[in-house]
Amino acid sequence: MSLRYALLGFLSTTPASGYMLGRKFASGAGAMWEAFPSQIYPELRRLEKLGWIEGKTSPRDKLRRRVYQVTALGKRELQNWVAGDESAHPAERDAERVRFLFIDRSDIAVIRRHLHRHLAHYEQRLEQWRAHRDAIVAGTQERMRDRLADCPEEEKAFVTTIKCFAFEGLVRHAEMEISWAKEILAWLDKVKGKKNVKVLPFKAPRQKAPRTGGAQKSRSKKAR
Amino acid sequence: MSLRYALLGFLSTTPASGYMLGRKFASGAGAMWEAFPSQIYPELRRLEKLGWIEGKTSPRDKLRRRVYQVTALGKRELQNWVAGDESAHPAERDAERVRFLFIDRSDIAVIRRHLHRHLAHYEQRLEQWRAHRDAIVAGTQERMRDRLADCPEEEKAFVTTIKCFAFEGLVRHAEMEISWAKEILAWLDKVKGKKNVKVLPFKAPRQKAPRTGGAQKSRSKKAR
DNA sequence: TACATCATGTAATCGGTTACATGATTAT
DNA sequence: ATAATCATGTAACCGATTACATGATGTA
Repeated sequence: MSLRYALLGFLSTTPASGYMLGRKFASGAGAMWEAFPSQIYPELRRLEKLGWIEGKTSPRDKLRRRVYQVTALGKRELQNWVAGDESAHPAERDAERVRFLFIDRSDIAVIRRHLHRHLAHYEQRLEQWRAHRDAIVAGTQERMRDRLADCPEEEKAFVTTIKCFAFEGLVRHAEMEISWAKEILAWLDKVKGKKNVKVLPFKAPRQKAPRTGGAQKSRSKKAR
Repeated sequence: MSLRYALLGFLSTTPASGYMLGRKFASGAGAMWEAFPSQIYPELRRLEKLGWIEGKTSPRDKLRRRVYQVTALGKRELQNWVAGDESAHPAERDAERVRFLFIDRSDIAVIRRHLHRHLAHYEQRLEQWRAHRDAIVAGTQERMRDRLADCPEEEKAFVTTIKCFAFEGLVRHAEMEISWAKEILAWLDKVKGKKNVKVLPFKAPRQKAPRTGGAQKSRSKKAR
């Protein structure tokens, strides 16, 4: 159900066609949600049937583009969703991390390649997200200008800051992944291609509570 | 296809039944991948048909538990996946972040509630992931002991460190989300319930990319 | 006895992906 | 003329979620 609200949210500041939404979603202002055209077009039709958005095709337009706008009802529904209490946190499902968890049996060269790909991936995203955040601060982002157009003068700084913080979260995530990968690569450099390691980057934590990692049973005696 | 390898990876150190995998996946050693029983059981059967795992039901077991072990073929397939070049980074699809992006029209009380839920969510995960990491360092995690059992003495430190780093990534992500939310809450405190804001946490970035070849623009005065 | 938990499944459904179809416009 | 891009879709499929079914074991 989140694609629905991602589309609605996008359209709430800037009317757009399905094609434009697809483009922007792929790499643009909607860098938080990716979707394929085959999912976007039917969803827009459903949204229109619900009366949350309204599409218009200009009869003179030979490309029969359908440009959608959010209705008053749609705006209310978006605000209800945004303000809702149900957490939208998705289930933990991090395939790359799982891969890394089981990479210890691979050659160090394989581990290094994995980390370099990880780096490349997040460096690209960092650049993209940072550009968005900076454009919002600088006031050069088009959608942000649309948003501020119908906004009381005294609230403009507030709205801009909230939008910045949204992208700031993504920026920090990318930065974290990059420093994580770099740290491991630096550690692997010290190890010099051998798994016979003495240099340990982790020290045993001081236990403050006898809280174990797996079961609540302490290791006093194994069952059976 | 990742559930397949998550299951395979888990079973590669510790034989387990479908039920146990479901439990561990929900909140345990497999805190990186969540799955429902209705997905786990059929996948295990498929894996068995492929010959990657082998299940045994003890005839004396009235609960007819089916305990699976990874075969030699399964271990090879797992290593092939782990070492694979295709990036398993999922499409960007962060519903909570999208929500925050469109929260600027809501009351500040609503924004605060949203951030408090965000905090609660990641504080819980942080505790869970930190416990795992610490248990691995301390050598008290059961699955880690299984992994180290058939491991040459001189490689134990290496393997332990890799596993730690895997959970360290999750720990840092949770820490980032927590400090992100706290920062925004602190900013909202300064604002004191009004959207008429003067306190700006972001300053306009120095432009480096669009170098127009003239004088450097010093601070643009407040975004529009 | 009744209820919670252990343990394994099936069926319907939903969201997301891949593949394919169709036609118009713009650039080479 | 050809290719690339604009623009909107349909169909088949796959992975994940919800709901439901079944029976055994352990505990109040």
